[in-house]
Amino acid sequence: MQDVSGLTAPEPQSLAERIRFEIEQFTPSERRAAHVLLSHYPFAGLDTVAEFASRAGISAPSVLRFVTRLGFSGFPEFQKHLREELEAQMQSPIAKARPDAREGSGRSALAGFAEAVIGNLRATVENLPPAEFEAVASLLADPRRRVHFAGGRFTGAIARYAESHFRIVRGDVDFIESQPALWRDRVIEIGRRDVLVAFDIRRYQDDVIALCETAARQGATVVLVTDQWLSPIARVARHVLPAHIVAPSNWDSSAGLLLIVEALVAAVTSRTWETARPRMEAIERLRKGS
Amino acid sequence: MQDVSGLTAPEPQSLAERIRFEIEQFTPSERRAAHVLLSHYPFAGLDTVAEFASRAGISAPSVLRFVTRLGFSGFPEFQKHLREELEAQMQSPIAKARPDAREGSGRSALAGFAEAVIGNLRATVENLPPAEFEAVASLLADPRRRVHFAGGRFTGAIARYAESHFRIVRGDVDFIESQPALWRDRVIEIGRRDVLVAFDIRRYQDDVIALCETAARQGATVVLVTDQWLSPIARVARHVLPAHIVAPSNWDSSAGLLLIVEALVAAVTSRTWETARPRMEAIERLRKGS
DNA sequence: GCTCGCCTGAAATTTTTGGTACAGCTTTTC
DNA sequence: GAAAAGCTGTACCAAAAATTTCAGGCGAGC
Repeated sequence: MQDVSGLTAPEPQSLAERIRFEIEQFTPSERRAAHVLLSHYPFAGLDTVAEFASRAGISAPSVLRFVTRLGFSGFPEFQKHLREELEAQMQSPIAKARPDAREGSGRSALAGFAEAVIGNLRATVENLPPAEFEAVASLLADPRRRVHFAGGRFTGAIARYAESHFRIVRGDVDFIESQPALWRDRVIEIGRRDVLVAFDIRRYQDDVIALCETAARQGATVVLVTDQWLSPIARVARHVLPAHIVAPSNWDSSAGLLLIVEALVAAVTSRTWETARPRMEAIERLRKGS
Repeated sequence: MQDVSGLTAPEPQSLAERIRFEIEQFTPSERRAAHVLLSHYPFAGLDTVAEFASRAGISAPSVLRFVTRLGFSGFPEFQKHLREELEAQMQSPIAKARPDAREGSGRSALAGFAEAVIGNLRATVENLPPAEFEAVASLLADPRRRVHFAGGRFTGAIARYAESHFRIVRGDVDFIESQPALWRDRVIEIGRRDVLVAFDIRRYQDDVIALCETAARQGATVVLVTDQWLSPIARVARHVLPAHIVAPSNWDSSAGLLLIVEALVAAVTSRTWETARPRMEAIERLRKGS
């Protein structure tokens, strides 16, 4: 318990705890700073030095000395630490409120997984800008547009799912394989009137990104369905629809992407009902005939 | 303008909600800023202008124009608002988890759809026989088995989704096209050690049914993922996993099927972690190499 | 096809903020 | 009671941040 040299601080605890523990060794004005910070933790520290000093009734230099004593190289670093701590803390209640705790059979694993997926769906809807959704629906309901769907390793299946529905609702759609060798010759036909709906979630896939960049360069309207951290495609996309994808698994969940697709299909179907209905009936007749 | 005197907090709509609502009037770069902020709300806005701009892939002036449009006189005022909102939100512990249930704009259509899908997922989990789920997981975790996935018009995409995951987790899997012409020559190789996972929901598809009957006749173990009314395939299937699929749309929702697939992937991955982990790592290395 | 207007980012400018030097004051010690 | 040591605040400076300017560019509309 000697030393105090500070070099072996493992910092497993929050800064607040450390301050409470070390507060006795502080000078009077540092102590006032500490009390103000702790009484309003951590928000009192997120303002400027001057504001903090004023609230604590001390001078700015004293505040600086305070944060220096805590081991930070400067006030900005101190604030950065507070923000990160806060962010981490806000994360946990959500991830923490999940633990099952009842019955330990195989069912609870499934039920827990389902709860997580449901949470994702809620969060997805919550964070989906309605205007963005509407805009994309309008885009896809426009019969003058040609629509292409593309996706990566796993999201490719979601893209196919979208394609198979829109093929019936509106026509003039296709699915683009993500291997560049397979789209190199097709992409040259993509231009201003085309819409490219791309699906890409983390471990963002280079070939899909390249496809979207090429399409955007040629004037196509790119719609991106991605995760909450946004694929780099967002840079060239006209519209972005983010979904939450974290699941208690080694894999991400695509349920949010699927939800977006199905909601779009429903929206476009009802918007274009006048033209979609005869289409669907005709297709149904063909299927029966075969 | 009156009240305020009494009961519950007035809860002035959060900045995040306002952004979602107004996002359509934004310019493209403002939209990017909005997406970055919303996807990391509110922490993405607590750094400096330069940092924010960099994360959003836009320039500092664009960020300034963004906050100006939101009605703030400058970036510091914007940050102050974020901090105050965050602080207020932290006061009420769980109160935040309350999804807003007011207003019935374009959002309600999407929200209503999502609620229906969520209801489906809940119903699916509750009606899924745990023993059946466990049995299927064991089957798919068995490395001596060969696994095939098949589906119909729309469910084919779900089958592909399953295949693309299991291909990485366990290997020795494939996807069978539903057109008989494409599987006639492949089905002769399907025998006792094969597992056929078929997806089929209402408007049950004749060719998928035929495929399953053929496979079953040759001794394969058929696993059926279907809707609550059960595809005719149920008669030849060893295991049946039903999902609820009714949505407020002209189309059925496949979210329940996807949930089952993802839960199975998670279960099999964790069961076979010893062998799956090196596989996944090796595949990852190959991907990086390419 | 051309012009007009809006969006955008590079660079310059201004403002703010964090940081430092130093002198005065308080407290401690002999 | 006087000197030394150590806090603390004022005044100042340097650095960085926010903001404005301006010119290029892209797209809408004629």
